[in-house]
Amino acid sequence: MKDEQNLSTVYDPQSVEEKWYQVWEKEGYFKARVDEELSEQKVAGEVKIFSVVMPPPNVTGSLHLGHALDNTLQDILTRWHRMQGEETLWLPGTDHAGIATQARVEEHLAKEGLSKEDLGREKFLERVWAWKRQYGGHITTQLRKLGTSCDWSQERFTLDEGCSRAVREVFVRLYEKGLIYQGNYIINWCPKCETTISDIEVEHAPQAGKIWHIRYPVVDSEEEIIIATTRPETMLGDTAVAVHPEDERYRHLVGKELRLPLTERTIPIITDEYVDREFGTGAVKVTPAHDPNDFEMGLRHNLEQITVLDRQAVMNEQAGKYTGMERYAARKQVVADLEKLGFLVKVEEHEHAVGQCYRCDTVIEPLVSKQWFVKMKPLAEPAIQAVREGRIRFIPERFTKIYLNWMENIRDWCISRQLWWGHRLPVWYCQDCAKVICTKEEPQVCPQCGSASLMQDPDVLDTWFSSALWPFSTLGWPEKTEILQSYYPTSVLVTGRDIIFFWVARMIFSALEFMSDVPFRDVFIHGLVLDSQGRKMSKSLGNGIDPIEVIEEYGADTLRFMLITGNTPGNDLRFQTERLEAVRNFANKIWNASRFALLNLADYQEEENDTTAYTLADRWIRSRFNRTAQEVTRNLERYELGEAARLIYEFIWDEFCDWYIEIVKPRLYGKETEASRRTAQKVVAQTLRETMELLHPFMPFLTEEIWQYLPHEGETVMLAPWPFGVEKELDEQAEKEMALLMDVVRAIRNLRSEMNVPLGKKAKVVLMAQDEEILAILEKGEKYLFNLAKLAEADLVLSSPQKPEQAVTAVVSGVEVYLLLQGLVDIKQEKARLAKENKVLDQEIARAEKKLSNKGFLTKAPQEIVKKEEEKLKDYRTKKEALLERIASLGG
RNA sequence: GGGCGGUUAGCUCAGCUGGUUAGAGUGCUGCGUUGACAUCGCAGAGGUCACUGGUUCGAUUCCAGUACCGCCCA
Repeated sequence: MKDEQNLSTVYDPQSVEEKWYQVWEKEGYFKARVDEELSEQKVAGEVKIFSVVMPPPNVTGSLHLGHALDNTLQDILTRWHRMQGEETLWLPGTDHAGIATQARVEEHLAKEGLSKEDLGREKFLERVWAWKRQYGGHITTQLRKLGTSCDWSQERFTLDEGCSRAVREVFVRLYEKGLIYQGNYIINWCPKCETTISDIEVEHAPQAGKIWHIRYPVVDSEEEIIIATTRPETMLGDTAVAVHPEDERYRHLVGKELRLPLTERTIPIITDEYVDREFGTGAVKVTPAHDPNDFEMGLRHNLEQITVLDRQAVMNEQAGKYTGMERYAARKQVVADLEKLGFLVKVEEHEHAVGQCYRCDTVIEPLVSKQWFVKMKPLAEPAIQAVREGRIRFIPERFTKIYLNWMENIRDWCISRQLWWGHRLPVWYCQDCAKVICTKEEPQVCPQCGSASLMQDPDVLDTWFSSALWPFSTLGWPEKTEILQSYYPTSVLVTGRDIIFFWVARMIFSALEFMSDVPFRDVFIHGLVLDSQGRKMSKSLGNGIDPIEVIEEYGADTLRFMLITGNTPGNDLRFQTERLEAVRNFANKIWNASRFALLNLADYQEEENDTTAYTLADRWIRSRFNRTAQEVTRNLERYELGEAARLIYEFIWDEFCDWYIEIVKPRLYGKETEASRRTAQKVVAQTLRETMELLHPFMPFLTEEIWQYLPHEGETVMLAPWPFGVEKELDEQAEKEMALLMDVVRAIRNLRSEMNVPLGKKAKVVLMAQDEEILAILEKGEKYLFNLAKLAEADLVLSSPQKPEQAVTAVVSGVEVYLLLQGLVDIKQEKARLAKENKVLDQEIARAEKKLSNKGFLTKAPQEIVKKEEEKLKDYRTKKEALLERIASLGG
């Protein structure tokens, strides 16, 4: 035990947190066991394995509250399993975050007046790596401040050698299996990022727009068709106009040609089921190169694809006089020209969903382009099965449906990105024979024609392609490493509900394909951290809160505890400073209760055994602790971390501090026998230590600090055996007796408060017990009553019709409480008070009687419930009887 | 258009397989310088559990519908 003399009355997290994290890391407590026997022991069932891979944050990013929540949850689970003696691996790492990182470095370069093209690919990548080296450690340093007990010696990066090898392996294998293909399809193009993005990276936001009705004249006829469009500028790429096959209005025109205004071209009128007769005029222009639906239609009808926009969304040379105009400028000009030439019929206001880039909010341009895709259907099938069959479990369960719904309607995944920062596609093109070569290692010559003139595909892969492999690429796959064999599959994945599609789903199908096993058993989904008004935190709103500032002001333990309490799994939570303060106060409470304990344990030696038998309060607190420990364990098993934390909170504050410590004070102060003092010390020391163990996963720093001061075995609370709660210390009788005494104390306090008898003034009471048994309990707890209710005198007697004069009354289960107030009792007022009490009882009695006179209830409700109700009624009646007697004795 | 979540004390939220006199934190009121803590203690006020039906002996809890709020997908 350390010196406890200098403990401040206010807990200071700063000094404590820094100190312990360094010790933990230095001592290697976070390190997972990796050796040759482990996987064998695992197979033999001799060890339990718990493993988690950290969702890798952006390597150059900084910690936000979402990370803080996510990692707190993982840390709690990890610490808890580690304390249970399981072989535990929590593997941290970071993500190269293709677009985000590249964009930041480009911005940085722009300040020097440079573009990435100025530098060239190689030089640019050097700059990005330098950037990564400079800022890459930032977020991991921040994670340490949170207290994360991950194994830093196993830290990975999605672009490091191991992960990159896994990426190439996966790409080549999928390619060889025909599940990766290259094709000319319509993709989502971000003109600002100048790259493709996948379907799920497009966000749809409602936007005010217009519908232009444009006249397309029929060739060699006086007739015309009016089409409605939201994008007039793309008409330059129209290759047809479509109507519904059953639309009578246009039936006679089908097969004829239209003159496309502003151009010299003519286009056919076709029919397609896709056309919505109700929308606009029922005739739509078809622009296969610039609209996903038109693209499909174009394929069905063999239409030409005319691309009129380039990669910056500027009209290209196909656009005639509009060449070189940006898309919105071109739109304006096209509309003006149409109007001038009399082709514009009308314009309507229209709100529609516009696809925007999730990263930069730029409106997406659908473009036809040659890209690489993953064929999803064959991969999705096993991923659906795994979840359906429960081999992977979502917590909360409702996310299963969201996952399945997406997986069942999945579309092919566009994986090539026109970026430089990322995993370059392992694809080479022979410059001589045009052979496409896909291999893990760079080829020297073309296997078809032997040419050495090979060019690697310039594109890189979607960042999520590498994250999809994270649960096994980080463990050394495709090598059969010991760590992979020992720790795969992982136990649980903890992540936010916003990346179920981006990441969780992709890990599942990747793992099933390459590991033939699930990547994790459980998926523990949490919500978002919102601001105090319930809004999403965002840079543009400026309502973000920096977790590091919170840690500096309140401590990491406080932030952690606040993030996981008062909230239920999967739900969003609001960040409120008041809650932070409340938890800070809790930490302070623990600190001071511990100070009290330590001050009174100065001369205590754990081994000493000159202790007396446990008192009622001792038995009670031990029982309550062990019951709490059981309940906490049960809740942790169900991922109800908030509920588990709440139980500990209540145990510490209400039971340990407010009752037990108060009861045990006289014994510790030596007002009773020395042996009794020793016993009290023993119970205090043991209970507090075990409570710190129970709380440790939630508040690692504070608990370590206190635990170290207390008598203990072992080096760190981190590795103390988890307190499951032991059956033999559960003591129903003690809990029942204490409950009665606590009721009596509360009743006396209540009377005092109502009668304005301050605590400084010692009170006299008469307690009338209903029977001998209760009288015995009162006698046993008499000392507690004196202490807690500040009594000068207490008469403990069996109930009799002879009631004390000059007293105010309260009735609790089994006991009539009389607070003697010589000359201070206003009989009338007292009778009114008791009548009010009586009325409440009457209501309860009526309710219970009604229930118990209901035959349905008696015959159909479980015996237990009926019995409980009967007991309640009996109790109410006894109380009422006592109350009425009392009222009568006052001359009722 | 489809799906999901929410609606419980002034505020923020628990209440997890239906039975509690419906809870917590915070705020509010009154009292309190008791040898851990005023970041505290004691006591108290405060809720027709959104609404309407249904199932059931019994519904805050299960089901259906309505209203409002939020999110996801198309």
